[in-house]
Amino acid sequence: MKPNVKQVAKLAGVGTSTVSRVLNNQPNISDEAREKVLKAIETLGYTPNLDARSLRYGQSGAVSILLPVTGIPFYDTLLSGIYSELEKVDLDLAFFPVVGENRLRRYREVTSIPYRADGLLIASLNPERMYQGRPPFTKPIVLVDTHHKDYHSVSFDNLTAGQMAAQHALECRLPILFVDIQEIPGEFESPVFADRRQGILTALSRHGIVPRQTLYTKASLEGGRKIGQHLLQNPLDGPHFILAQCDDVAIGILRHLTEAGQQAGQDFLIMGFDDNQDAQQAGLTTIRQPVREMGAKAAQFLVQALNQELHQLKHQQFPPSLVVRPTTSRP
Amino acid sequence: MKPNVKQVAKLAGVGTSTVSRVLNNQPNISDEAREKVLKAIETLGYTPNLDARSLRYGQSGAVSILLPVTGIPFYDTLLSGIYSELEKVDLDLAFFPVVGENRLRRYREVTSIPYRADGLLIASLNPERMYQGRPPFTKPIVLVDTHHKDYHSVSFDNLTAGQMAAQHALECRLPILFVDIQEIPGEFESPVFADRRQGILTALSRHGIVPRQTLYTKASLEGGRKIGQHLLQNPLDGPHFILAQCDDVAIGILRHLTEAGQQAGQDFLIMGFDDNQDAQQAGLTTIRQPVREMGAKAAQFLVQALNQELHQLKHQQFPPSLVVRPTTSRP
DNA sequence: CTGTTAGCGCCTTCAG
DNA sequence: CTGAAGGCGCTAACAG
Repeated sequence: MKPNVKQVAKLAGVGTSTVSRVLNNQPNISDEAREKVLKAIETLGYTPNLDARSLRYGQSGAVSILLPVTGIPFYDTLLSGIYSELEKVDLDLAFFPVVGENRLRRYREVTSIPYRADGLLIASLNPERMYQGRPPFTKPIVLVDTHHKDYHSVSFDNLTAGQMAAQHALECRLPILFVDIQEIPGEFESPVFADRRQGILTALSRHGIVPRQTLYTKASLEGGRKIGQHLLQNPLDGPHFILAQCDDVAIGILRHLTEAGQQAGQDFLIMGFDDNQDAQQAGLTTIRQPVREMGAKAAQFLVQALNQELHQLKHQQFPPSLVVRPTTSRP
Repeated sequence: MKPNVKQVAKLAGVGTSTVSRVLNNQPNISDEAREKVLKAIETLGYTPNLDARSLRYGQSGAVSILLPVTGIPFYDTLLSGIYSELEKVDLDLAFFPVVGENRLRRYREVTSIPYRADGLLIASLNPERMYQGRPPFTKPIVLVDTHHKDYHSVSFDNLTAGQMAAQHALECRLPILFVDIQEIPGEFESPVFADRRQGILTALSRHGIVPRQTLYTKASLEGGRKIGQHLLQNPLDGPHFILAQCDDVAIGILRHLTEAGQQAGQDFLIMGFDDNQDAQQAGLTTIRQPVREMGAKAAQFLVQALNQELHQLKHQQFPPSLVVRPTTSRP
């Protein structure tokens, strides 16, 4: 079966500790001994047992992250921020997309793999709704892009973001078309859209204003396209300020209307949230949220917690900033 | 620090094996003993050490999967197929998206977390290009949606799929517009598109035909939209058969043209590859590839390999099938 | 039904 | 510079 240090040691004619030293690149080894060990490892095809190593060390050198999906710009950026911090301290990252109900059920058990890690990151998900109570994990946990009073968290101030957007919309003095996100009920949605919505609506109502119209769609480019198509078929009565809940949707609308010959800044104004990569390219006004920094900070918290340096709950919120670009500038 | 079985046992006034029995729901325990143990666990906040358990068992009960991304329909379907088989035998699944070069470098080390698993699944990636040689992993490996002679593999016969598509296009007797995928050079692209392309082109050339025109775009809905927009601006000289490398692109084109008032089956014919969920809804003719089945079969191979039931390399290819729907039917 | 004990494979003192 | 030995936490015999 699978060879172990002892067998390697025997074949090399040395003690197990010598083998171990070679394995871990420790000094104070004669070249001769190293040579023999290396050869023995080679011929046996030896591979260290990582479970034994973790047991011995009392830690695994890995961090788990629970998130909705990978592969979309937001999470790719977030992850790059997280990863940049983690690799500084040589921590590995394992991913656990939370999709179906049965997968989730599995994640509620103590013996589930995410928990063979030294720490846990939960992105965009509501821990209370995921678990009925707390996760079955006694080591450090940090929430990112979501928050809860019982855990360390790093998130955006989406309420203020919503208010800032509404403020900008107000200043443009056009009737407002609010493009909201259709949440799938029963899913583990993050509070992001709810917060933005509330910020927007309360800021507007402070001025005695409500959106002229509200449309719902999915949080994607294609969702935006759908709205764009709808607007082409049901034209608005004159220029509107289109306030979309996220850049993806805004850009979908923008592209669709532009391709149909309409012009942003003239026939309509439009803005989104996030300031993702496409937004910049599209010249889209948006509320910028520093996604990468948020990821990095969350990872920092986790590392600190791992080092016992966090003696009280940390909650950090990144403030949003308004980025005005051509799509809300009148010519 | 973290309590262990011994401490639980002491507090409960029993032996460690009794604790262990309770932990693993084994029979032959008096209710009284179970009661005491449970209470001790509760008060101590005890959680089992999974590394110790894995070491003891000689296996971790988990499988790792290396893939490009999650969150798009193709992988979600593939994963559901994999997961359905894995959960039958109570195996967990850990994900490792392969993105940046530094992450990849880490994956080349023996001590990387993916390898703290009993088996490895590699999806859509070329193992030889990822690793310079073999992965540093001595347990079973199965390739899915990609193939290599040195590993078990489950994939599609994309060459034949391409030929079938070309055949159908030929039968429609219209000039062919081939919408190909723009591959990012240097990335770890799967051989999928290359195989389809080759199948298409060789089948056409057997009839002395080449596409009237070839356009390139990204493999997404939005990539299709881009082509649609291009076609609106540069109209074709009469009806064409639009042959797209995947459903996403085809549907993007279809939606764009339809929304502009054109009609599939009349102004143009169009087909894709994959038969994803949207294809059915869109009435799109396509080459069906049983993605979920492929995932399930790959997982089956892995499970068999784990049970030492695979004594030679297995290579399974799923044959494609043509699904004709309204988008290539003349009225 | 229950407690004691021997490892699983590894790393790290501690002597030499 | 090197080997022997103990122990990380857990479970599965093996005795009682």
